[in-house]
Amino acid sequence: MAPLKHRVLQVADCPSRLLLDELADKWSVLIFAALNDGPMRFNEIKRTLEGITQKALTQTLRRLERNGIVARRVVETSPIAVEYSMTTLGKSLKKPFKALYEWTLVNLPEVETARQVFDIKSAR
Amino acid sequence: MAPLKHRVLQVADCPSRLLLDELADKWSVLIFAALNDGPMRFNEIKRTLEGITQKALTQTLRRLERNGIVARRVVETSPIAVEYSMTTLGKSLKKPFKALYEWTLVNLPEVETARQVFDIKSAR
DNA sequence: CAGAATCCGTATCGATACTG
DNA sequence: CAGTATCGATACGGATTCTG
Repeated sequence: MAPLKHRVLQVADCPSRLLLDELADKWSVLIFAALNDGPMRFNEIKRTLEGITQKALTQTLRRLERNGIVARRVVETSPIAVEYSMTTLGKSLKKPFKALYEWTLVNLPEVETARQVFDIKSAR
Repeated sequence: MAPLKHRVLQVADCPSRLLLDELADKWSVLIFAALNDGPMRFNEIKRTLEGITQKALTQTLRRLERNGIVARRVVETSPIAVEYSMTTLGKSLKKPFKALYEWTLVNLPEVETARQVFDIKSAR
């Protein structure tokens, strides 16, 4: 994390923190991962992310769109088609996200061991 | 983000995703930043992170402890003292977190521009 | 000092119904 | 197809009180 001089991070309403909150939540990361392989349509994303409701998908896509991470393009066919894709800004997020994701892949075993130790300790 | 072969990421109950949810939430990142400068006592952290309640602080510290990110050490003085510190595992999170944080520092202006554009569009 | 326990309002979420 | 609108359940956060 940032060194001490970045004490701004410790303020709850720091803009960077608020931004992280909007980008790093559960569904955002999953949508991000899906769209990184290319544009997708609304129901296509919904099928890919089993478990998400259309409400949650709409809300999350709107937020990502508002923050300039994904682009929304309406195709005026009948029935209508809406295609979502990553913006250039969104694509630049790939590297930091990937680093974080790979940390979990590498360290998950150690985390799971820690959990077992903790749970056994707290059981008594 | 991970390439397509990491399709596991798209499953909602993927262990890596669940882990990210536990580590990347609002207060965890702030506590993480605070402890990176050295061990701290309970109320010391509380004072540093203005705005956090005891309840939230306790809950978050417990979760970080359970995941092996922070260590809890009781000093049997009177009154009691409890010191929290980063584990080796926790310290290894610094790099990926920092990368993400620096992305927000660099790209926040562009995000804010995108927000203004979006808000103006949706106003009409 | 470092918490555990409790109460309570609200923000969030899923399910459902409806629409251009 | 791609949403919007609504409603009830509930998970969650904050404030408060109490304790070793």
